[in-house]
Amino acid sequence: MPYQSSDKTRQKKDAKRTAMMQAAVRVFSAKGYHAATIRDIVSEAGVAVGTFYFYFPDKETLFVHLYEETAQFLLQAIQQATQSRATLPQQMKAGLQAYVNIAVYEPAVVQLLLVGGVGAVPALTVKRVEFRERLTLIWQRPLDKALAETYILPQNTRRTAEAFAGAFDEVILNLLNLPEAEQEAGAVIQELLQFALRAAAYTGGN
Amino acid sequence: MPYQSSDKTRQKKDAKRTAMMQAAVRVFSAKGYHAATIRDIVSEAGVAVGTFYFYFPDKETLFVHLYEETAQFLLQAIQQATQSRATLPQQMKAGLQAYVNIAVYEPAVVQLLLVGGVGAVPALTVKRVEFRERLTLIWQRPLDKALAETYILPQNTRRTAEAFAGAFDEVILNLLNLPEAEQEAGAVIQELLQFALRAAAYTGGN
Amino acid sequence: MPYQSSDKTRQKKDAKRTAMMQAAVRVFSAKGYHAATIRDIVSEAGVAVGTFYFYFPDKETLFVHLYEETAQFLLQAIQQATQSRATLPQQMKAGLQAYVNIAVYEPAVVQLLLVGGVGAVPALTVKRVEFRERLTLIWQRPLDKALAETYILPQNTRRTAEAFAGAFDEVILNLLNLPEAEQEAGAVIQELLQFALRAAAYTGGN
Amino acid sequence: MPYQSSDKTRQKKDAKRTAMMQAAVRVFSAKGYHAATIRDIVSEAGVAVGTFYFYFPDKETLFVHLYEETAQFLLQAIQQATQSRATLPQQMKAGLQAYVNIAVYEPAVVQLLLVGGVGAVPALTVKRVEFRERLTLIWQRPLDKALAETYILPQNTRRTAEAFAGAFDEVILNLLNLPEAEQEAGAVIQELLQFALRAAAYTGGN
DNA sequence: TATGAATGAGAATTCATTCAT
DNA sequence: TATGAATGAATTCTCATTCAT
Repeated sequence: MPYQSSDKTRQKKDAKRTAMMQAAVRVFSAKGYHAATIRDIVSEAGVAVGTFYFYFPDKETLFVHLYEETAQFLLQAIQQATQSRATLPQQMKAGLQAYVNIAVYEPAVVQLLLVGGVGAVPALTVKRVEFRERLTLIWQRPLDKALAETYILPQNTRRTAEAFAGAFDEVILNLLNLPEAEQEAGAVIQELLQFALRAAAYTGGN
Repeated sequence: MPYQSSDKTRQKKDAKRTAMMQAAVRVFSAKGYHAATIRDIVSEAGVAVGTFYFYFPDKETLFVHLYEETAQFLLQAIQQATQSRATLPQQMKAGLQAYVNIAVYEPAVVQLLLVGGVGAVPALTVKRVEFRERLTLIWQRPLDKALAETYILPQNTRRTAEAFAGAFDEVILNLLNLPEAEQEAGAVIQELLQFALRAAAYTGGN
Repeated sequence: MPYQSSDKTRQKKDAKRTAMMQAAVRVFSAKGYHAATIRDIVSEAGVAVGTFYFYFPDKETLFVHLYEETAQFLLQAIQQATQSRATLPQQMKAGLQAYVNIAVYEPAVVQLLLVGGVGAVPALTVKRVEFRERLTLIWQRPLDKALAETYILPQNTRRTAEAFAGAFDEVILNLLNLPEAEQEAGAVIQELLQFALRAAAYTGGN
Repeated sequence: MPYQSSDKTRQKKDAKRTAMMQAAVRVFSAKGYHAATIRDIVSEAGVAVGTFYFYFPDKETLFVHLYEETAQFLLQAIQQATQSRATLPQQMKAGLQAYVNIAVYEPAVVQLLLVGGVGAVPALTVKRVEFRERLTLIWQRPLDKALAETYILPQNTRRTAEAFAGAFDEVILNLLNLPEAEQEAGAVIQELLQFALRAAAYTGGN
């Protein structure tokens, strides 16, 4: 009779795998790719070194995988927020809220994406470009829609979206460096929203 | 006859020192601090390992020094550009031109500052924060002046400046990834200028 | 089945640790601290470089530890020998026997203490002084007792003990350089004993 | 016309050579062979690295040469002192005075011989043995003479001399570690003399 | 599955020695 | 002769990865 992992076994396995991945996100985002050691990760996860290699092929693969997954998570959250609204102000606000929320409550996610893997590993470069591209597109779509509806003045929306992506990241990273990030969050969202609407030359219609 | 530590010798030494530093900038900006090895640097410079340690105390010291020097160079260039003009549009345009110019003709400078040393070494973290702070201040000063003269609407200029810093960096890094960056430069400057003026709610006065 | 960190495993690890320490003692005592490389030690022990650093933090720490441990071992052996006897001749004889015994059957111990770590590492200098001090005290105590009981003539027992320490070491090191050290051992003990008793002006009482 | 170094030139050369050797003795005796670098030596001597290799073939050769020369100097001084006297007490006293004198006024000499080159370089081992041997013989000769004249009791004078060599070295090294070595010197000589005469069972004749 | 001991390639750094001037 | 810039072999130590249990 072939070995068949029962549900319970699989659950346990998944739980351990998940624990290690979460530990890895914490460690990678805290120390960056190179400074983070496998030992750091496994001791954070409470397992042995060997266990790491049972679940993951190697450090680099895990990191890239983590990066992709984390990017996916963040992008989806922001996109869903923007797509659930109709007007540009609402879309931008919802998107910013989602982004800031994640930044404040899951800072490791943002750290990993924006800081942890910058000069890290060659294989990541392309993923990074991809991430920036998708993030830009998320901000561009509402702009394109608003432009089509003449709610904003004619402009290179692609460029505006790039600028948004950079601007939001910078402000949010600065926010994370404050001790009372949570309290500031609301104000930051407001200010970024106004910034974005002004920058997009939002006219509110006609 | 004793060795002549004359001007010629001194000049040669300085030249070699400079050449090695430039090689180091190239390697650091291309690979990031950790991935760049001393061997990479010396082979880029065409010298032996020992020569590196004849000129510099160690990898970290050199990197931090390079980072500071490079930051100083970039910041000064932008600041001088903005300060040499009187009105907000002129200031922003001059600053952006200076920035984009350096990015296009000395890409390693920008790469080093924005990419090369991100999750690198503890001693650098503080330098990085300092650099971001100073860069933000450069963009903030024109805004404060314009605000005082009521050329822009009331706003948190600090936040606007942060957003500018992030926005410009992102767009410029994207520009550098293009094959024909040089040709695009003019358009990018124009678009960033318009973006900035809109975002600052520049009214042109009264 | 999970890895059993059982007694057997633990014992094996301890055994290997001990084996490596013995290898290190051999290498250190043969070459001295500086000339002994980690590679020497691990190849003597038959393991890989990494294994060394799995068991010990670094070369210097191990060496100092080894020195202390070895000193402790030798000093204790000599001291126990002297303390188990009552009269000066018996005490000196027992101490010398213990010392010569160790020198002949564990020459590395003596080599390490007397030769291996002489101009070695700053941290050791103090340990060395400490070792000489304790060794001197071991020889001084019987002298003080004998002096109190007027079995020896009045003298600076501290100085006499220092001279003993130096004299015994010199003769024993010379003994170790002989091919047939073992056979000579008995005669050396006798001669050193006579030497010591004469030098201490031992009168045998009254 | 062949190059002929004039007397003045040769003197200068010799002066520089001597300066470097003295510097080397200081550095070697202070740091030990391995820790002493060529750079240490030349900067102590006030010349450039290259100059070192003009006068000496390499570090090891210089060290061995220095060791021999220093040994020769010390041995000769002691031997002349002992040979200039007739009776054992006078010989021992003169020898000890010479030894302690050098130790106190040229501590580097003694440090180099007794400490600086212990686990140093293989080529030295034989020189070291030779030095100990010659030192022992210096102490042995007076003993043999005294024995022949029945001023001391029958004994293995070779062994006694070895013990003297070790005893004197130990006490003198301890003396050098004191801050006020100079003041103590007289007492140390006295005590060592008494020690030696007792140990040799000196009867003063018939 | 899980463990952690063991491995060894590779990195930073030192320093004796060489050599063009 | 004298200089000091340049060299590169050698050393210590780290850490991703493997493997016997």
